Amino acid sequence: MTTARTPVPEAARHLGLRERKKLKTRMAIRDATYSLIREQGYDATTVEQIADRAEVSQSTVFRYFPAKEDIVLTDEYDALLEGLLRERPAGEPVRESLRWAIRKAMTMALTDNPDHGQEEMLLRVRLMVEVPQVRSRLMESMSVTGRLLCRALAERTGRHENDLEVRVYAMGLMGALLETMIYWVEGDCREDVLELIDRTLAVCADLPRR
Amino acid sequence: MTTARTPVPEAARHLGLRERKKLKTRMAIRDATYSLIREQGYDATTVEQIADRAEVSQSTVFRYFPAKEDIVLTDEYDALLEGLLRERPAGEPVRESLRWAIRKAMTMALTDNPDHGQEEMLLRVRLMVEVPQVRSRLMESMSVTGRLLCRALAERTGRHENDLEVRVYAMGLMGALLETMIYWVEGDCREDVLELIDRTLAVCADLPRR
DNA sequence: CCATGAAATGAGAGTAGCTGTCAAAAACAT
DNA sequence: ATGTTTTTGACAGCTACTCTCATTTCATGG
Repeated sequence: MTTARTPVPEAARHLGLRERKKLKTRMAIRDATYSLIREQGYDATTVEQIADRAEVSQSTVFRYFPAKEDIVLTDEYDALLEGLLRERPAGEPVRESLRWAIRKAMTMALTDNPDHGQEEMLLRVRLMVEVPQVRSRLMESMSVTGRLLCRALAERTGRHENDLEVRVYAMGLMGALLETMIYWVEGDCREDVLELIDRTLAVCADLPRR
Repeated sequence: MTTARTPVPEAARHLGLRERKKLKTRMAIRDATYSLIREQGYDATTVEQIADRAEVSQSTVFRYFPAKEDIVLTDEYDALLEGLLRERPAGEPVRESLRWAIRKAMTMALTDNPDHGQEEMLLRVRLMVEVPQVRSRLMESMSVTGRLLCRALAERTGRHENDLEVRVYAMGLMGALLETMIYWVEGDCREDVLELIDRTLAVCADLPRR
């Protein structure tokens, strides 16, 4: 297998050879996928081609990613968002905490991205919006992020994480934010995302403590 | 092909033989699918089995329904909701109009359902929540319903249907309502849906006119 | 009633995503 | 170097879905 185009992160240096190889394979598959998609588009790219270019077998591709869509959709941002949310002062209105946490997560996602360039990030967002299968998978993962949000919201408002109100607020917000991204991509990413997010949150109510 | 278990609606009587047959086939496929799912579950039911029981070829199944999920997911309620929304007085706050329109649509969906029993409706909702593929498809159709909502909301608020605020409000609402349904099904449909919907809308902000 | 055109169907081959199995190869431990 | 465990590749198989083409079924005008 050829060396992955994207450099292995420093954090991985101390791992054993086995672990390092796994990271390499993972990245080789992703790089192969992205380059093929750039050349031919998502649908025209088969898993066989991906495996060939990454110089691994099809089995290995599916061992690393449960489905084709997952190759382009790795959510590393759930944990980030949760952390950022916990950093905000406890007394702050929920909606304000959300605003800052989301702003920061978004900024980090779009700028200092360690293993993909910004251009790759934009392609990713575009695929989320344009390819139905990827969008579907994204929506699925939205409900995971939603549950996470529920926990954070419950903590802050003194409600239970399974409260209808908490869950509805969380999923409503996820829907709203996804639509914001779609709006942004439809406008060719020319508008300022942070401003769009502000406008989005202005439409949403605050979730009051109880 | 055997006669469909569900009776052909009266409204179809005046149609030509060809059209009537098409309706019958459609219903035969759906009935076959539902009975098979009740027996074996969704995943264990193959399109081949469905075709066999409906006494139709596989080609025909795919001619009537673009995907397996679509057999259980026929959205007849988008148009209904739109109509109900238009019936509300123009001066009423948007959120109130939504409350009544959604309540009524939900009531109609769950009670006076012409061609499926209530039990079939509940199975359908349960599939939406429990089977990932069906849920995915449902989420896809949510964005269609969302666009429809955008139009209605734009009309009422004097905004443009492509306004970020309108779109965010619509999709936020869709996310919230979907979560409400999931909550309801998770509690085995024992709680009063209409009350849950009221509580959901209480969490949402109103969309102000401009 | 029949002939002609149009629409619906069935049969079959083919594609791609995905799963599972099993033996070979690579990494690790001793 | 030897034995153990993990990772991999090759292969077979399943199913959803597509496409094509010949055949059947309905509609229509003479």
